[in-house]
Amino acid sequence: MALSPSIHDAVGVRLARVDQRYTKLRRLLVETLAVAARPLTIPEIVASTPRLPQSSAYRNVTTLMEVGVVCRVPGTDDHGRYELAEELSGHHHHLVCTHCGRVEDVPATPRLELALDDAARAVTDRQGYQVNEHRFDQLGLCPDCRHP
Amino acid sequence: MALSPSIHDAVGVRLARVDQRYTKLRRLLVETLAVAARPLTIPEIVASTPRLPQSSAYRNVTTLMEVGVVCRVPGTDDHGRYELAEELSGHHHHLVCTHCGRVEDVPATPRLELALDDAARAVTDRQGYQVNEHRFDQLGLCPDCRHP
DNA sequence: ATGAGTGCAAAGGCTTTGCATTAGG
DNA sequence: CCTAATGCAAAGCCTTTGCACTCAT
Repeated sequence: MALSPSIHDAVGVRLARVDQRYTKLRRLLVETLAVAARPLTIPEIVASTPRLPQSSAYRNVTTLMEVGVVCRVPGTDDHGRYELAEELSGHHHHLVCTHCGRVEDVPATPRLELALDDAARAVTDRQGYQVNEHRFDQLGLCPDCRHP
Repeated sequence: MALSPSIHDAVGVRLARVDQRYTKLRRLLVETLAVAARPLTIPEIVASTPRLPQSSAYRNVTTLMEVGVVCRVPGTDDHGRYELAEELSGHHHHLVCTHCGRVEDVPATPRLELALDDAARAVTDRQGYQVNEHRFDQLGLCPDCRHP
């Protein structure tokens, strides 16, 4: 499960900025998220990261969110799902299975991004919001749930 | 706060289908959501609906979700937010304030919808998902949080 | 009349926190 | 060395549930 060292470097720098350390557990957590390439719940993170206590998982996910390395992804239930920030993993959208709750990444396309940017501009003009990012999720049934 | 009776009719029909009753509390809840015209948290619903106990709010929101009258909207935190289903309120997208968590409705535009439909088709073809609906949320700062 | 809905309070489950210990820089 | 991070267990908080009572049809 080799992982581009540039990711670790970037994480280390962001943590150092606020006097936080890039410890072994934090590395493991980042590896887990990078390898998964899809948003994971805390139980999933704990299950796929050996010797990571639940409380450390919660605390480190929070810490990594604060430095912009990890972000929370909404599913259909209210379980938090987490993935590497788009700055590290690249911009993408999500496929959410409404039956089993699983969330998959899907790459963004230029044509779509242009349309979404237009929408952002319209909203800024009309409602006074300052739009900084967007989420585009497609909800439906994953292959497994389509063919049970 | 008059509300189009057609909404109540539609809700009544859907509840009757599964032998459930359109009680006074359920009417109040639907009124609250209709008037708000934005997704509300349970505490917000309770606060703006006189004599609605918290447990009834949770139970009725659940019931109304089961009959497709209400749906859950993801924000940035893990608090559930609820609004009338799009079938009753019309298709729209969301503006989420990343600072205060407030969620606003914003109408969908035809041009954007076309682009989103294209994206859905691509995903169905490539990843075998059956896409049934989408969510498009724009995240940023609401006017209040921009000018504190 | 009869089953669904209500309301209170208690139970549940995920998440956060306190505190003593360990380890990173 | 000195502060941050860890790990366990206890506390919190939102949400769900049990049970007796009330209401809608």
